[in-house]
Amino acid sequence: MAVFLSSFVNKIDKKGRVSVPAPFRAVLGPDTAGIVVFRSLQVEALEGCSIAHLELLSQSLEKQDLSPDIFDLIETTIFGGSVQLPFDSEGRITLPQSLIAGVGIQEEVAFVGRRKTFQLWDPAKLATHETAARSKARAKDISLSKIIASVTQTANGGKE
Amino acid sequence: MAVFLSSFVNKIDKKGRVSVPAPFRAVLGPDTAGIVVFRSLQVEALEGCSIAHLELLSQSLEKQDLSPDIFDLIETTIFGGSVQLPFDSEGRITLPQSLIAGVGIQEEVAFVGRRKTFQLWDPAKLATHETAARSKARAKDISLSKIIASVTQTANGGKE
DNA sequence: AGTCTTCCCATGATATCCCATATCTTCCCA
DNA sequence: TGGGAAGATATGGGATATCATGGGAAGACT
Repeated sequence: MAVFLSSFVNKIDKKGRVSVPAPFRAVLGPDTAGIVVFRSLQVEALEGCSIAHLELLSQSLEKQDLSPDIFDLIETTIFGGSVQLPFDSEGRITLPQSLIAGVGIQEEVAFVGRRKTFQLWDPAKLATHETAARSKARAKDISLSKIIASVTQTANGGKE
Repeated sequence: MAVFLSSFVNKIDKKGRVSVPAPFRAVLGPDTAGIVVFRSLQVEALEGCSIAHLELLSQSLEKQDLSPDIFDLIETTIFGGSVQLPFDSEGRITLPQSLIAGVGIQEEVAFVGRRKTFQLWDPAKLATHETAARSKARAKDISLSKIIASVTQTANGGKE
């Protein structure tokens, strides 16, 4: 499957519409009606994914051995807090004021690919978050090549 | 299957009518006559679902190996306490005073999607419940990406 | 007869659809 | 190789449809 890659910054017009980056729409598939967006639990941003992916999550949640209160938590936060946003004929969505206000998004949105999902940030907040993440990675001496090496060595089996 | 997503707040008019959000009606299907509403066992809110789903619940209850008193409790609370509410031609329902008084609903109702069912809250009570859930999620370090990762690992058919 | 409920129509706000335009990339042909 | 053309993409604006909401009228039950 294609994954969400790279970052794009698009403007929000007066009507509150913003174009979903064409590469992301391509990942979703040509006959996708829209996306699902909800508030991230960890960071001050929104999470986005396909409806199909959320339904997959929905089905698999039942199989997971989650405690009732966690289950309730997820259902309230994710499913209750999520919004289904259909594309218009130009591939735009309209972000509800309630959602973007909570994460500081105003006239611009940064779409950040995260493989199976993507995030929607206020560009300024994203910048500070990125520099923080970068210095943190340096501090922890995270090396990509080392990770890849260890993966290909041990758990190879997986494709991708 | 389509699931109940997102949240909507609608007003109750003088006659006690409130519109069921159009997206929810769409999930129920175009030829659905109404919904079933009953008091939640866990939270101070009402549960709503399709009549078909209640029948499904009824069937799965019989298969479960529940103790007689629990079974009796559920039958009394859910089936005895539930109300079947038909739509008017505009997709509105009339909530019985007895039901909404018990959960603090007054002039506004928040419809909260929960996949197969949805909940009806007093907006103020919902806000309290949501912030509590969110901070709880952070405290327990629930990561959606982790959940999604485990989901795609176990349940993923292969495509997507 | 009176009150309550159900059906039907009206209305304002919002969202959706459709068309237009500018900028950028890609492709083609010289 | 370079210039031009064609397509794609992001963005903007006007027109239309949908939805939530309100109120009146007809019917039912007491």
